[in-house]
Amino acid sequence: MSRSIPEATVARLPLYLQALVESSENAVHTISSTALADKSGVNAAIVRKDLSQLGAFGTRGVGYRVGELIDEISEVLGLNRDRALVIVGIGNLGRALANYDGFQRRGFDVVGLFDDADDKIGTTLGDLQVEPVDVLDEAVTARGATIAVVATPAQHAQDIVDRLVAVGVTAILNFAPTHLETPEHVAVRKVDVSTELQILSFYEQLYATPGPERQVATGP
Amino acid sequence: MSRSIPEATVARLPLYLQALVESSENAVHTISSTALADKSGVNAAIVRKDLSQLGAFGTRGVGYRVGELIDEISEVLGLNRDRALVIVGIGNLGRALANYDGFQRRGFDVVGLFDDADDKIGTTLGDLQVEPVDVLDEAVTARGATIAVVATPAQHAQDIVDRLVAVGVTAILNFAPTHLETPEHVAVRKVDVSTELQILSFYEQLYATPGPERQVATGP
DNA sequence: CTTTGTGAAATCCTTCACAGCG
DNA sequence: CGCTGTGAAGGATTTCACAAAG
Repeated sequence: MSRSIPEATVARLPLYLQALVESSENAVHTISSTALADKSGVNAAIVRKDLSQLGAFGTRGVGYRVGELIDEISEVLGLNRDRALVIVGIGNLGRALANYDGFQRRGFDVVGLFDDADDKIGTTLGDLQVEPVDVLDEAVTARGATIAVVATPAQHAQDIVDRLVAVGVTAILNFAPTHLETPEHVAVRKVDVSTELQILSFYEQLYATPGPERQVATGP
Repeated sequence: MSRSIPEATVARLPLYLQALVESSENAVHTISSTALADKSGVNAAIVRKDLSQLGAFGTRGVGYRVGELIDEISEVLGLNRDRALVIVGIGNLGRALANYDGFQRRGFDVVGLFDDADDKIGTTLGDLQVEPVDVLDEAVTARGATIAVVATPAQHAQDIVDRLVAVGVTAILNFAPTHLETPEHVAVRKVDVSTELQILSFYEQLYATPGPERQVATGP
């Protein structure tokens, strides 16, 4: 029985899914933990432990059936149900996200785009018109959205989130460079390009600085 | 002495920096670990442990000096040096990133935009023209870029990365939904909206499903 | 003979709790 | 008296290594 899957495992399931879908497209029908590990960039033992967590059993001496695993992981992640999603903040990033076809393709239904700038309201992106944030609350309720993508400036993000949570949103993808306060029953994931670059900056200098020369390592 | 800062700590330093810069803008000159923790969404003990790692000392009974900490963290992350960066793949996302002013503002100098589609080559974004990927290698070398943002389709990403690594790039921000194979001395961070949404999907259903009712929790 | 599933060991990270300094 | 810095305890996660299954 699958009881409470560890966070680290949940975070890796989408990676496996990516690798598995790719394998499936290449007509690969069976895959070993080692092969899946290589494709996902993790250790083989972890793959096995993760998959055993969700009760999906492989065949010893053979490996896992690709199609079966895809179904199993999709089920666990809840990707079978369709999800309604709104995007708040249609700046550079929000616009790119609104045009991103990956949402629809994976069962996430974009049902609303919101901004408060007059020059954006009414413009069309994909097959949706940008609406004023004033109507956010009613729209989310009416259209049954439970997931929200927040791509507003940092100052407005917390206000927006408070409103979203009040009308029933329980999952938030936060692109605003600020920490969001939410009740326990709301899941938040943060995506921040600046943060990522700063982390990279650390490791870049770590690998680059030992030595005065800045030459390219012409390794094998 | 600062010897090998833990990965988890490095990943949090940018969060602290965000919170500290905000405090600084609000004319707050001193901050306690508890206050910084609240603003960053982490535990106070962790803040203290993290900061002690990098040798920055606070004052007992008082807290940390905001300006001093900003300098210290910036130094550790290597944000003082200017970094040259290229963006490869000017689709929806690449375009948004090219227009993103946060790079320049934080000392990351965008010195090249590359794509292989004829209708994109030559178009201007910000103050740069999109160049063909053919010239990627020479351009990266000539302009001394050590960081690359990869926003190409998944199929092309590994090829591009191999070329980037060959000409001296040591840090890669990967927006392509695929695992990248790189030598040890190259740092990679992956940003994937689909992955994040799938993780959210798991927790959303976890919080939402226990019970047939789908009512809004009208909390305090 | 290959590959899974999994206890046990090892490592990493977080939290607790408090001594000690300002 | 408030708040930092940090040992020690507690969890979580990863890795090892191997028995058991096909």
